[in-house]
Amino acid sequence: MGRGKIVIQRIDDSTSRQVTFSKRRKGLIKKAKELAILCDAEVGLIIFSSTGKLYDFASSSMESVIDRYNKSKIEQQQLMNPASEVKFWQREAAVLRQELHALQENHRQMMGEQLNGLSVNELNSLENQLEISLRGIRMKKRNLIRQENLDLSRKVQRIHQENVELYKKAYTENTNGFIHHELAVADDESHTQIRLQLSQPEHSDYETPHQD
Amino acid sequence: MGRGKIVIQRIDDSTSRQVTFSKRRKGLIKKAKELAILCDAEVGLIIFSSTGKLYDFASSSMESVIDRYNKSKIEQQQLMNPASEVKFWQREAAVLRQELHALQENHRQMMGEQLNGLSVNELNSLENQLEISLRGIRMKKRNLIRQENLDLSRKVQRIHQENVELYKKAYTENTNGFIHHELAVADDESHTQIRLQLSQPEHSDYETPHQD
DNA sequence: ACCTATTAATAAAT
DNA sequence: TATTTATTAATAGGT
Repeated sequence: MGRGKIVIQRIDDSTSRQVTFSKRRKGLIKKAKELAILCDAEVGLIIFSSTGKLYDFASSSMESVIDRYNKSKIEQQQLMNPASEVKFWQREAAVLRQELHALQENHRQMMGEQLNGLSVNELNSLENQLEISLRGIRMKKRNLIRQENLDLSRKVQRIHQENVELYKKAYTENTNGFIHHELAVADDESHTQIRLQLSQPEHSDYETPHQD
Repeated sequence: MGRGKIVIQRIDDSTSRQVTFSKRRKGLIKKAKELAILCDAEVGLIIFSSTGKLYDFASSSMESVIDRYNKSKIEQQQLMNPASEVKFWQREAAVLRQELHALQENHRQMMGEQLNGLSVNELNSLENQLEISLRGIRMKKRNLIRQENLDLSRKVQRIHQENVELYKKAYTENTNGFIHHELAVADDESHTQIRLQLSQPEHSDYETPHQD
């Protein structure tokens, strides 16, 4: 389709090659567009000139096309060759395993496992680190328990105070001795329950107290 | 280029669309090949039919083309927009930071730091874990020291035995009393040095013994 | 899948 | 790089 027939081989003349590249690139991209529109296809086209310049076309977005391409290729591998699928996932697993391994080694040593490669000095430093950790954790725990006790003490005091108020109210405003007695008992019970919670904040049922 | 002119819009008739897709896809790939050869370009072409089937062409390999495309795009961003380059690396950093953070949190808790979010129960379990770890580490250390002591004891015994042999040799083959005395002293010295190594295998110099 | 009239692409010249 | 134009290549519609 030109003034003469040409053979498909690298054009030696650099100028001709550049000119042909421009024309054919434009034509190729046009046809890619047309195919996408006419036939409702998703098309991605990437062209690097011999000088390294990038030209591209994508009917949707190149990212979408490449993603779909990759997914499609993996599926193809799965269908075409179970062995290569296995290899693919083996490689994937090897990479993940390597990453995990590095992370787990230190962790395991802190967990007191996998100590075989370590010298006495290294074990000493690990021991020291864990002792420091323990001190920190115990201090934190003491503070937390102290704070909980404080909160509960305040709660006890508040409830006790409420009961005192209620008692007074019942005593001064109601001459019925029965009600008076009921209130006094209720006061005692809530008091007792809260005392129990001091040593075990959760699971504070009377029926099945569990050992520590 | 056909029996009639057509407008570039989706072909409604499904059969026609399929036929046109086949023809134009073949043509497009042919032209992509020709461009790559004639103009020494690197070309990648990905086509998904409306039914989801994949057709592709790459003058080198699709992986190479896509890699080059990605690199080229990043460079373009760098050259075109320094701000978007910053954003790219910010995103990269955010992902890496997130991964690191998750891994470090547990580690820090084991190191006795960053305990603020934890309940008394969680602190207890951390404490227990560290106590178990410590027991493992201490047992390992004891075993290691015991083994070292055993090895050194054997060494002491061997060297002592050697000296006894030498003493005998010197006594029976040489009537010179001076040499006899020298050997006895050497025996004592090596013995002493090895005993010191028992409690401190490294840094076993006499001049600067350091406290534990 | 093949045929072929017709259009579209493009090689070479400018 | 763009335009022109002769010629080839692609392909739409029919079989």
